Amino acid sequence: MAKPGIKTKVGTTVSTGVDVTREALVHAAIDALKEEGFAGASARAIARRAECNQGLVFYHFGSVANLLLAALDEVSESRRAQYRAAVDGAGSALELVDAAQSVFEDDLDAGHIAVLTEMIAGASATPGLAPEVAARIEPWHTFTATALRRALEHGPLAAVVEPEVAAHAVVALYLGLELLAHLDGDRSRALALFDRARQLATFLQMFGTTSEEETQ
Amino acid sequence: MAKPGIKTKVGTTVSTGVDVTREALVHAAIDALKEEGFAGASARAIARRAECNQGLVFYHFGSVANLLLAALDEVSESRRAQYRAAVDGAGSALELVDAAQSVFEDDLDAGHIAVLTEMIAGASATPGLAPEVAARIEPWHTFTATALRRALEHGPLAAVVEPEVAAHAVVALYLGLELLAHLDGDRSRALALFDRARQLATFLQMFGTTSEEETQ
DNA sequence: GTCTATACTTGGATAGAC
DNA sequence: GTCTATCCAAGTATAGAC
Repeated sequence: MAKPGIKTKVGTTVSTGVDVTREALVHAAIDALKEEGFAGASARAIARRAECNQGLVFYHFGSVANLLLAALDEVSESRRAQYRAAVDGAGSALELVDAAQSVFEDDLDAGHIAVLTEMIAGASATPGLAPEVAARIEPWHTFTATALRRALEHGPLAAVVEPEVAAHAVVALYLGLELLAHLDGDRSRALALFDRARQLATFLQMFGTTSEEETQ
Repeated sequence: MAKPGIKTKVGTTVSTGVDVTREALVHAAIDALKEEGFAGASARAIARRAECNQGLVFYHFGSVANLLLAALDEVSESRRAQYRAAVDGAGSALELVDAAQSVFEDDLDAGHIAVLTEMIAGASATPGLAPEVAARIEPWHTFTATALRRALEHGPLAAVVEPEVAAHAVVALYLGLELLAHLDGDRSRALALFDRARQLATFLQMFGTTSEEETQ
């Protein structure tokens, strides 16, 4: 349907593609999900934000649900790029907590995670949407598991904590914290938690490497 | 408006009140939130489930949002009663984890927590709804903090973990786990987590009481 | 307290002109 | 590719009969 074969990407990153309205719709959908929630993210509301006609939603995406999934894709991928950068710069568990808090606050300020939670909650309303949303969460599990594995491999918890299991807890906790903070606008409780995590990381770092010298 | 002064509660718990349709609407709203989500929980959909007329929603509750809040109240209070019973029966941290897993699975089977997450996510769509939902979550924080305080007070973590801060983490984690498990229908990852928590509780129990003999 | 009927609004989706 | 116009379904809410 849309985009009949002509890929417009020239270099590695192109901000001004030819599909101007298509991208405008995606970003309008993101904003609508953030500010009005799944129930408020209608084709008309999104088109109003994108300052274009409502019918273009269906021309470009076929349905509102597809546009919403495209919005989730966009947020999920761009956020993961940022997370990767933040995590790659963290050499220790302590720095990992700092990085986590940094992206947590960025997310909360910009409402990125609201897009995800709205889609998760909204998935119940639209048949067939749930597996699509679930598939887009899966990369976060592997990403988190990798980050945890790196952070824990030389510490005392390596033998106790399975990265895959802990990753699920981290993802769930992160979602829950964003959900609550986004609801009542109070992030102080979440920040107190990051403080505790910092103390825990510092404490655990006192126990040195278990098997070999650290190379970081 | 509704219920002009006549309270029908005779004993402490009465299941067959006079407001039959009112209660039918509340329970239909609960089911609608569980199965169709916030976006699908319309006056018409709820009335269809309650097998009554759509106008009765407005007669009894004034608006759909009010009915949805009544549904949240009902679930929140009845669940808290069950949680309290489960937690009161738990004397040790290990038993507390067992109790938590038990209610977690009950909630997932019945979809109780979906009602809450749908209302949280849906709060963005309806002006003024967010603070109402937030107010109904607050009791869960105090409940969880109390349970944690009791479970930790004689253990080695008492000096390290602040119950209020940890309670927020527990509530957020619980919400996130239910959100994810409800989305993809896979609870195995959450159950693996409870297994780990059980091992941790057993491990911590090896360090005895810190200040005085345990009276349980 | 419950029903029918209705007014009004919004939303999804399509057809056809440009 | 974008717009106007339109159809139809579904939603909120109210009025009035019973």
